Parts: sequence; C-alpha cells; structure tokens
Amino acid sequence: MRDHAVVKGMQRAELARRTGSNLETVRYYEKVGLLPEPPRTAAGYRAYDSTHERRLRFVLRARELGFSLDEIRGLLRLADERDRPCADARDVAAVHLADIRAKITDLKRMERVLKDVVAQCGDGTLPECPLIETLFGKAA
Amino acid sequence: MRDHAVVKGMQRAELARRTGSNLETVRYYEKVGLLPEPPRTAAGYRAYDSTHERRLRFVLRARELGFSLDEIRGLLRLADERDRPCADARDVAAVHLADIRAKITDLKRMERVLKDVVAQCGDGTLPECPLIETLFGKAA
DNA sequence: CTTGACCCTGTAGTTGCTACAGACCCCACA
DNA sequence: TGTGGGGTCTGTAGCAACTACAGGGTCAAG
Repeated sequence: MRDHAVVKGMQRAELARRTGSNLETVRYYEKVGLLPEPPRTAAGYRAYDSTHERRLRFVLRARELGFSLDEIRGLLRLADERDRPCADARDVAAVHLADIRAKITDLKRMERVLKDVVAQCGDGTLPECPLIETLFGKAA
Repeated sequence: MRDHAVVKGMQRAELARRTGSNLETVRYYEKVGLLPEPPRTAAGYRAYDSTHERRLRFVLRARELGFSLDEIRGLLRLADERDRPCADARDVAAVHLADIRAKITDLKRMERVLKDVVAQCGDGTLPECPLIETLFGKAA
C-alpha cells in the first residue's frame, strides 16, 4: 500500500484517490485559489507532496460541514496568517451554523407538508389528487 | 385595487407583482417550458390571463416545497393530461420527501459538529483553535 | 515501437435563477 | 406635436461548485 510510503511527488490522480476526491475538483480548487499551484515536473505534470494533501483535506472536511468556498478561503487565511485566529474562526462557524439551522427549519416545513399530502394521497386512487390540488392552491 | 379586477391581458410586471415573483423568473420559466408562452399584443408585449397566473402559482408553490423544475414539469404534465394522476404524483412527492429527509440528516450532522466546535472555541482566546484543528483532522 | 494509460489545457454543461445592455414602445403632459 | 420617463422586448453573461469532455502531450511496459 502506497499509503505508507513517503508522500512526495504524487500526481493528481493519486492525491485525489488518497483523499477520496474527484481529480477535476482538485484542479478547480487550484484554479479558484483554495489550493496552491504545486510545482511541476519537466513535462509539466503536477507534483504534490503531503502539505498539499493536508490542505486539500482541510478543504474537503470544511465542505463536508457545508462551508462555502469563500468561507473556506477565509478559514485557511486565518489558519495561515494569524497567531490567535480562534475568535474570528468561531464567528465564521457561528454564522454558518445559523445558516444551517435556517435551512433545517425550511426543510422541516417542506417535510411536514409533503408527509401530509403523501398521506392524504393514500393508495393513489383518489379522483382529485391532494398533492396537485394543494399546489393549485385549493387547500392551504 | 386591481386584485379585484377581471384578470385579462395583464403584463409581466403585474403578473409578477400579483404572485410575488420576480419578473425575470417568469420569463425564465417560459423559456424552460414550465409556463406556456402567452399571446402577444400587436407590439409584441406578453398578455397574461388568469390561467397563466394559476399555473405560475402552481410552480411557485411547488418550488416552496423544494421540487426541482424537472419534477414540477412532471407534476404539471400529470395535472394536465391524466384522469387519475394521484398515484404517480404521490410517487414524485414521496421520492422528493426522501431527498428532503436525507438533506435534513446531513444538515443535522453538520449542525451537531459545528455546535460542538463553536462551544469548544468558547470566548475565542484559545491558542489552538478547535475549529481549525478539527478541519486539519487533529481530532475527529 | 506501439499501445494504452496517464497527464495537460481550455471550454462547455449543470440548476435556478438574476442582472444587465441596447433597443423598442406607449402614455401623459405641455 | 413633441418629449420624457416609464414600461417592455431580446439575448447574453453572471453566480456556486463542480463535472465532463475534446484534443493534445507524455511515459512505461511489452
């Protein structure tokens, strides 16, 4: 297993495989400035090392938590350039947490309505479909 | 108030205003085939009537419930072309409901993690920020 | 020395809008 | 009758965050 090897000079596909990401996504992150452009071999191939992998993993974990690429850029800057970024980073997370809670609230509203109409539809033999009538505004 | 008037030959801005939608959105829905192209005046202006409004309201309500435009196209087709579309419509809604529940599950996971790290950050004076350390993978 | 698997670049597609630019048109007021 | 300020029209470009090519170069194994 190369996962145990010294990680130096890997190529894009290997980095993507090691981190479970799509290799096109890695390029995209470089293009939009989330990841540094790695050095190139004589033939122009990207040669990553473990610092690139570490940074990519940061981005991927942040994406899993729903941070936008812009927020991640900010978090990376905080992680890089400051001694004590905790208050700022916490604020970014707190704002994002509020976003997520708002989304959950929205989705729960949708879930409630949909659950109800699906239940009203029953076995689907009604002549007037409750879902369609709801959407046309016959009932709230 | 024109809301009480006979609704015939309204223009785009009025339709948008009456339904609380953006007028560019209405045009977009026409372009992608969700709404029929309305007849035009001699000058080429769109002239809507209440059937257009009814259909637009259907689309807007479905969007509020999180249906994709593709799903809405399907629901409109069911509403138009069939005698007893309830079983099919219910299935569309049930699939969508499952999507929404999956999204809620994801968001709740994010919420839990974020709530924890924000709490760990406390007043933001820690030298090692728990959020940043978490993202770098120091802790799970 | 060829074959196939990798890599490179740039660009176009996705979803659901939103926002122009530049050109009409229409009505009221003077 | 002219003009001003609003409407409307079209097409196109932009947003997020990827994803998927096309058309080429490179490299190592057989």
